[in-house]
Amino acid sequence: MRDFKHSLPMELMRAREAAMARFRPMLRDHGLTEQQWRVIRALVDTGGADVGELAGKSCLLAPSLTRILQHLESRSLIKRTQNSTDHRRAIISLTARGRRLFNKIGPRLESLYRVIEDEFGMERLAALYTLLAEFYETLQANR
Amino acid sequence: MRDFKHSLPMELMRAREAAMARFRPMLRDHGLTEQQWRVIRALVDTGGADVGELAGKSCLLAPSLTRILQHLESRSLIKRTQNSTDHRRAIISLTARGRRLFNKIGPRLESLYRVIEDEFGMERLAALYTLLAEFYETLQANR
DNA sequence: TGCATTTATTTAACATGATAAGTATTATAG
DNA sequence: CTATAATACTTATCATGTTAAATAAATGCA
Repeated sequence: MRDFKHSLPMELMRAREAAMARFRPMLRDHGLTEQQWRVIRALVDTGGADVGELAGKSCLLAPSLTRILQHLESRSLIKRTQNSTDHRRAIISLTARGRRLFNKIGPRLESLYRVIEDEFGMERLAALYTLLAEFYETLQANR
Repeated sequence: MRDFKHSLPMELMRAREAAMARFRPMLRDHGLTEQQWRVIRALVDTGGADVGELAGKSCLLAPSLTRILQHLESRSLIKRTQNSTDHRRAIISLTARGRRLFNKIGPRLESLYRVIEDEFGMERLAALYTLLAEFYETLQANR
């Protein structure tokens, strides 16, 4: 059998964890988990979206997202607006407070990311991105 | 700011999830989570190890591993043996039942893995492995 | 030897991951 | 129109992720 160490899901996980270890402390300093941050960032990107769209953009399962949105709402970082044409969907968007938090944290995470770029090199990083995207597409295509 | 879609941790997670989606149903059919499987596989590889070593090999945090071991022990898939020289460490190993389960599941997962190899190609897969390992080493080195 | 420190593991507490089931709203066939 | 199916979330449940604190055994040193 293939060596345990060469399990692809494990390698992907280890790489991800190595990266997240750089980012997580700063998020934690601001009382955010990485998942909560992904939601905030998705909301900045879209300028507001329903729960389904948000789940896709932030790579979260619907049940997790439900809990996260309840949490973020209780902290007044997001708000819900009823969609007038479809009452099943509520449009989620950032509050002013949520935007301020994003503006404070975003640049700091960016600079941490640039450190990684410098350490690993832009070219190899780009190659990694490409392979990952291709891998994902390949596996999705043959579902 | 960098496009949200090109967040490396997200890409790593999506790629991993695409792969795990292929494996998880079969594990579930046998009543195992992916993490429980990782522990079983690490035990086959090592032939028995203490909790610390197991945590490293299976990429699990100690608290998660503690719970998983309790679970696997209650199902009689693993057993604990006291280390005579250091009573803090217990040596974990598979029971006969645990080995049987591994022998049943292992080959099936291997064949699922080979499907991925065929779809994505051995060369690109090898390139991906290399980049992931290098990425991990780079980030660990500069901690 | 005796005690502070370190090491190995477990508990605790809160958040998310994963699957199934429930609820409300909208679309659709008849 | 209306019963039915599909859609969009939400709840529920159990397992794991993450951090901090607790526990217990082994080490180091005065």
